[in-house]
Amino acid sequence: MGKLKRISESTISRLSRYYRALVQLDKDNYETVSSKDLARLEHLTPAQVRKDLSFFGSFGTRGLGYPVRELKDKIARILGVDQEWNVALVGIGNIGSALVSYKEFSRQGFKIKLLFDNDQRKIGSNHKGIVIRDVANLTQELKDNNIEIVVIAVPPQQAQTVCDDIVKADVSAILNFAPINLKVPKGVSLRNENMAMELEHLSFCLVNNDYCEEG
Amino acid sequence: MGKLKRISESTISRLSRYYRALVQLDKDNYETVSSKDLARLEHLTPAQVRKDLSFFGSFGTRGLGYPVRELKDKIARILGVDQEWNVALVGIGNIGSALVSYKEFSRQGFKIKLLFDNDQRKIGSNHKGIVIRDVANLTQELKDNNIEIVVIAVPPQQAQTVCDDIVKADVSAILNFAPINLKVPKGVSLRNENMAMELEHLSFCLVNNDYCEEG
DNA sequence: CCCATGTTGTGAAAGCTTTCACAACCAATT
DNA sequence: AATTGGTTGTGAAAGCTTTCACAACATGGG
Repeated sequence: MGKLKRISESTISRLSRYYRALVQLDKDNYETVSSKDLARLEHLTPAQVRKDLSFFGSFGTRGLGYPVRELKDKIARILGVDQEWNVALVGIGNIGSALVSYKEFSRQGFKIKLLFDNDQRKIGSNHKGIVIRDVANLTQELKDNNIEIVVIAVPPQQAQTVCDDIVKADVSAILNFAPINLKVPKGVSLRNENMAMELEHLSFCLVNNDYCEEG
Repeated sequence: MGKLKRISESTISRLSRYYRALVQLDKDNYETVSSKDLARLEHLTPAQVRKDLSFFGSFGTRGLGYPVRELKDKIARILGVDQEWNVALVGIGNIGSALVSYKEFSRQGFKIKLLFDNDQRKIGSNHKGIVIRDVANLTQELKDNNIEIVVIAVPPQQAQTVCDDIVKADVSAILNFAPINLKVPKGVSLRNENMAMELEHLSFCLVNNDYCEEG
């Protein structure tokens, strides 16, 4: 039984990976999977797989492994991807537009319900079937539409203001694409998707071969 | 003096953050900055800032702090953002197109030189001034054009094949947007930008308030 | 020159994550 | 029923990262 313990960021990320692997295994009609197999699929160690899963319960059978379908469903439940989430997207620029069309999101139950921008030329117009609203009314509209997750895809200068408005609407899950460190109060979950940072990481590895992990 | 020690992923990521803060401080005409100030700007601890920097040398002066301009330049050097990098982008779909227009990249010295796709309707056409090439010739063209970093933005089914072709061209830095775990040989640096995974992390936090960090 | 104030650089301690190792268990076979 | 081969769940060990704490140094003022 999962004791009341904090789960580490890395464990949660790996859960996503197990989930993806299990969805595939289920499609391929596998009945059971061992920690060894699951580890090989995701380039991890069997011990890590078992330890990760053990935080949430005992899902396997000694000698046999884990039942694929059942484990998949259990992890879906833990990750919250067995339900739909109402998502809003702020900033319909290059990246914002791309995200609206990104199939992976809605396939996983993340439904983009509202779009916002501050450009008068865009406001009121239709983007892939969704009307673009004025970011000036962000807080109120998020509340009115029961939005649970907001994606920020605005320029860095405006990101903190937008973020504050989101927090005011009692939304407690934010995915931020702006290359800036947002400040959020305790209780709000913030994830950052910072492409410039990832490229810098790569250029670091190119320059510092010897010091770089996986170098 | 930086001893021959592996630098952790997190230290490298924080270097990017220090760099961003220092660029801003320099713009605002600050001469020096203390680890305390830098820490406050990036929501970290002063000790962490000092420890991170100490891996690469002694850049500060006791009693005074760090010289902003100088430290910024030193970190730029360490991160490899004091030079230009030749980047190729594979997959000109929603996300790929957005990345071509993403200003932050070229501002930081990452120059997108080549575009690739497998769609005959796109191949040969011009996208933002760059001709789209046939992914069938990927390996050869990467070699011919001295590409140092490749961004993968193709559907997950094709990602590993594309990745293998990249590796064949002796490119050792890959940024992957496909929601799949790519296998690369030792010596190749791979960073993943997995948006579905970040959303799943957020939904985990929404469902498991108590277990989630920053919950 | 000496003292008060401020800040770095770093060894050591604390805390966290991963790996190890093995008892406990399951199934199949004889 | 006993043996063999396989796999989980988990406490303990190892390894890694962050925080602490303080000597070493810089500056400014008396």
